[in-house]
Amino acid sequence: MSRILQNFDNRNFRNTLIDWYQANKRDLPWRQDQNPYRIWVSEIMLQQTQVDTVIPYFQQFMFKYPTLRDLAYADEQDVLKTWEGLGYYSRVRNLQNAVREVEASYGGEVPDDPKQLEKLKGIGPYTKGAILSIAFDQPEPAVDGNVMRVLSRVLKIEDDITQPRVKKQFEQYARELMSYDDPSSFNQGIMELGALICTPKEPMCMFCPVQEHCRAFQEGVEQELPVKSKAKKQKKIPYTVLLIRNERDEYLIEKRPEEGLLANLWQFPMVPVAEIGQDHIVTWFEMEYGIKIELSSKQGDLKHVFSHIIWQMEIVAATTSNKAVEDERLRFVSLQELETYPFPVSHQKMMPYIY
DNA sequence: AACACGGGGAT
DNA sequence: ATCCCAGTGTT
Repeated sequence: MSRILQNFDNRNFRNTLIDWYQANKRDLPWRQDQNPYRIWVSEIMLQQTQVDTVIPYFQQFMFKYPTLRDLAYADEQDVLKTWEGLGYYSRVRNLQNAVREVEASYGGEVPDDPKQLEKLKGIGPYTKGAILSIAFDQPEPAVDGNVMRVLSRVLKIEDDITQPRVKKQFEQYARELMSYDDPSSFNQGIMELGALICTPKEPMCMFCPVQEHCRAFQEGVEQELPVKSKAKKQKKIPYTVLLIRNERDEYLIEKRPEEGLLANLWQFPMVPVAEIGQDHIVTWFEMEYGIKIELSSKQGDLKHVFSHIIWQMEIVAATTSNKAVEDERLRFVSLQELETYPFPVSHQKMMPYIY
């Protein structure tokens, strides 16, 4: 047993937590049953994303792709359209890759074996534990940010939780604390506690079922935990976004590369002005895309913040006499057709500037 | 171990 | 406007 868990009333903590969870758990769409596919989809959506954001996406996704097989045979662009606005789009591309693998190698049944599960794209240590415990009642830890926050306070652990080795430590503690009677309620209970009571700021310790077990509360330092090093700040990148209209009132859109940021989503063409220079936009555009354009007027400025960069976008209206395009990446589309393509939120913000 | 990869919410 | 939230893949 870890030194840190000596003198810790593990059994009482675990039972109290599970009882609290049974009595207070939220009625969420993915808690209706133990269908492994539904649990899996919900856990992918919940990565880096809050419950309230996920709920409508989950409903829509299940409506369109009710079974693993439906998702396996779906068109990737349609799947991306369903994910549009949820962010971290590689999550859903990996998910579709993984369900196709399950279809091909496991007869369409989600494997209940840790080794097979973790080989699937998009399933890391957390999601593996979540699926195994929630869908299959297996005693595997599922350590997410909630769990690290709760345990850092309960056990008063002052290590920097952004460090990979510290996360491994938390997985070890979670494994030692684990309930073998009800792993699902144990894992979901810690996460639920982190979401509802043991919140990042102003935790509601007065309502906490495991208050008497919490070393941070006893010492009044719950607000100081967990310890996290600060993220470095984002680099700003200036772009000129071109809203290019032809004589048929169609707009030029471009498919982003199949790897990297916002992969395979569509956008209005963007010129990296820092590299190209304000005065060379038109010539650069013709060289890059083979289309002659004429700039008409500046429509406004928009900022879009990602976790690692900031796009500073100047919106410029332009016209062209082209009606067709050679370039595979490009398409002229009507306002109506525009709505059927998956766009990142950064470019959904352009819609009001379309005239 | 460090970095890429979205978007939403609170203050 | 600024800070907080936080899993997986790649290198």
